[in-house]
Formats: sequence, structure tokens, C-alpha cells
Amino acid sequence: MTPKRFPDTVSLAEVRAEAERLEPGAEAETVVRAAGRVLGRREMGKLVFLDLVDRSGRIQLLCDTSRTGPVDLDLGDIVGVAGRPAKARRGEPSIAVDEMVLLGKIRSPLPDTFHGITDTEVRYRKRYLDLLMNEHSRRDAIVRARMVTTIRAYLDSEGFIEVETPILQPRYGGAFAEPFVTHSDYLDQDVYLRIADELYLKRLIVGGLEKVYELAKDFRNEGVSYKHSPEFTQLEWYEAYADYRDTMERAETLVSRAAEEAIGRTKVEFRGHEVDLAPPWQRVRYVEALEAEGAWSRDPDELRAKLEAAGVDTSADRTWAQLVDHAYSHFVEPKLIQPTFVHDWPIETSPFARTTDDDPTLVERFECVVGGMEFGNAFSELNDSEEQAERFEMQAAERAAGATDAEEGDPDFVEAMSYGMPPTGGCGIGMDRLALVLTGRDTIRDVILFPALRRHE
RNA sequence: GGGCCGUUAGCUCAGCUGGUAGAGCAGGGGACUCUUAAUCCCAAGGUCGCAGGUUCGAUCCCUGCACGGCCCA
Repeated sequence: MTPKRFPDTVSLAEVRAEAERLEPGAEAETVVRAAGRVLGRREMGKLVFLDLVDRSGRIQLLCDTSRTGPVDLDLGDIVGVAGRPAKARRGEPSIAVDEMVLLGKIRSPLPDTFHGITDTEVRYRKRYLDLLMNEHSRRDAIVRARMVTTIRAYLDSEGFIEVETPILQPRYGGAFAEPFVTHSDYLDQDVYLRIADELYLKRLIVGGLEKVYELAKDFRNEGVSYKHSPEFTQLEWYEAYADYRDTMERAETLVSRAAEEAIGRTKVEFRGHEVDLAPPWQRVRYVEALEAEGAWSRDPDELRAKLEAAGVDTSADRTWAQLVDHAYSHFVEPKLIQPTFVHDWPIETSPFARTTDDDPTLVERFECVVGGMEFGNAFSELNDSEEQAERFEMQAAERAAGATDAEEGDPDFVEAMSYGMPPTGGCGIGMDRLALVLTGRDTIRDVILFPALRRHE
């Protein structure tokens, strides 16, 4: 039986650093213990070279069989070694092995160690193999983890508290999306998987928690694309006594810090563009951006005509709000490459945001866009229950007009707000999308370890 | 939901106009004390995604289905 533990190991990166300092052919005095997976083997008779890989990196094992005894293992075996940092005669940093123990036996043949796994489907279904064979995949998983850790640390240090709100909800809301429906046997009623955290987090603001955030999964029952996954991770924070301009600054700071901590820089290559996440980001008015494209109109027929003239199929759009949203995502969003705040949105598209000071048809909302992709959405949160009730009615009219993803309304949420809510800045940032930007990957499925796939018998 | 593309050995890939499939790596056996995609020798490895159809004969042509990818909605 193989050992159940192998304590006192150092990382391969550490051993490598020590081995680097030696002269070719030299061997250090100190004995180190290390463990990992064997992913390369070059046998020279009584001298065997192995490549050992752990999370930190890779190092060569130099096995003189007169010291170690016969080396009997398969590529992919997990081993522990005791030996001395060394540099091979040809200069390769190594561990000169004195002892080697098998810690985990590979029973299925490893994929091609040179090509790794390239089949997209296999990479997603058997992510363990992807991580095992492709260093890039391992690195991206670590980048994402560091990004999340940094964001939590930043918000914690700014006085926010992390909270958990229901994922199973009797009523869904907080975004324009279709929910997953499931059933509670105990309650004997259908419940929804949340599409956003918004409405519960704002109840906590009413309750006086002042600065709250949640970083967890949301679910939307819709198709997949390079930026959509039915199950995705969302950060939402709410800050009492702040507005959307304060929130812009916080978003810039949070994202650029996450970049610095996770990848060590703010300049990234994303979707073929060099983008710089360092603040300040450019600010663009929603209406002005559409006007610049000749795609702004308050008249639905005129707007539809402009879209159709540009070859856009508007047959699914029933309301002006849907048309203008379609125009925005077709004409404006794809052209915003450097990080941008698109602000002051039409009231019809934003049932939770306060109106602007000088135009009651616009609200204090912004979206963050980079590389033509939205990754954040924020408001000066509406804090008057009567106005909130009116906005839900406006949404009910949208639904009646055929916009099936418009807000359903939530009387309990309105009641909460009726007890008084401070002015609040709130923001949601898609963690998967931010991870996409930081890793430079092209599809969200590459930054979600186990992306949604159909069952495969 | 629609269009296009893909599916061949555990992995990465060839496979001509339709004549029952081939390589490298991995795995098995052997040689080798400074290799690093080590090298060399030997043997083995296949429901050509699934189901039909056309044909004397289908990995190859046709239809349907499954799964995946890209684009569109």
C-alpha cells in the first residue's frame, strides 16, 4: 500500500531556484523533500531522468539507479522524493534523488505528453486532464483564484461585509433574464434559482448593514456564448450614502487592483486588443454614443427602421426598450475597446436606478465595457418605495407588450424599501468575464472549471 | 431555434476517385550512466460517434440522430 502522507515537502519552484545557483554537475548538501506528478521520462540505462510537476512548476529528477534502486513507474504516477538540489552536467536544474516513493498510481494511460489535450470537449468534460497536461490551464485557474481573493480583500479592507442571500427564491428579480425553476417538496411550491443578488442585498441596506457584498453564483436559463454561461459568478456590492459616480471610482480601483494582484499588471491582451485597466476609464453617455452612430431615436418605428437598414433582424423586439437595447449592443458596445463607463441610460431599461438631475427620462446607471464586452452594471439605487412601485408597473407594461424578460415586480421588496433606504451606490461585476479579460482567454468556458455541457452517455 | 464545421487507437493526427485503416506519443518486452519531444530494436493496440440508405463493396456518397465548436437569433 502506498503511504497516506508525505510531509515536509518544498515546492518545485523553490528547489529549482536553489538548483539554479549551482554549477553544472554540482549537487547541494541539503536534502529536500518534494512531491508531484511524473510527466516526462528519459531513460539512459542505469541513469533515469524524470520530469516532476507540481502546482508551482517543473523540475528534472536525476535518478542514478545505483542510489535509488530500479525506477519502476509510469508517466503520470504521483511520487514523493528525497534528494539534493543539483544541476545536471548539461545545466538543467534538477533534484539528485536518493529516495523515491510511489504515492499515487496512474491506472489509465495519460494523454500525449507533448501535445496535451486539445479536444475542446474533452478539456471541459475531463478538466482534470486539461489541468494536468496544460500548464496554461493551471495558470488560468490560479489567476482566477487570485483575482477573487484580491477583490474580497479589497472590499473587506474598505469596510464592506460579505453576506449570503438566498439562491432558492420564491420570486426572482434584479435583472432581465429567464430563471431556472425547481420545486420544493417541503414547501410544496415552485422556487426559482436567483438571476441576481440585487433585491436581497438592498434589503440589507434598508436593514442598516450599510456596506455589503456577495460574490457567488447566479443562474440564467438562456443560451451559451463566449460571454454567457447559464451558471456564472457575480460580484455585487452596495454602499450606502454613495452614488453612481462614487461607484465608478470604486469599480475602476477594484478591477485594476485585481489585475495587478492576479497577473502583475493592468495592461492585458483581450480579444485581439491591447487594453489597459488602469484608472481612470473613459466615460461615455449612452444617448450620445447612440447618436454618434446615427442610431438614436425615441420613436420605435424610426429606431426599428434604422436597425433594419443596418441589416439587423428586429423581429423579436416588441418594445422601444428592446429596440434601443438592441441598437446599443449592435452599434455601440462592440466598438468600446478600452475600459469604458457607458452612463445615463433610458429609464425604460433600468427599473432600479434613480433618474438623472436634469432629465427624468434617463437614470443614473452605468455599464462597464471592455473589448466590446459588458462586464459590469451599476446604479445610483432607487430608494423611494413609491417610485419603485411605479417602475415595476412600467415593467409590467413592458411584459404586457411582449418583453418576456422584463421585471416581474416584488411587493415584498417594495415594502422593505418603504421603511426607508439611504441613498446607495450598487454595482455588479461578472467574475467570469473579468477572469476572461485577465487571462486573455476567448471564451467563458475556459475560465469556468466545469462549464455546463449536455450529458454524454 | 437556424446556418456552417468537426467526431478515425488512451492522446495528437494522416487516410488519394468508394476496394474492410496508418504514423508519432502513451501502454507491454528488450538495450543504454547526462538526457530534456532522448535514441534504438520487438510485439500489441480500431464498433472509423450512432442508426439507416445507395452500392458487388462505405471511414469515404446520401438521410436522420447524438455530442462538441464557431456564427446568428
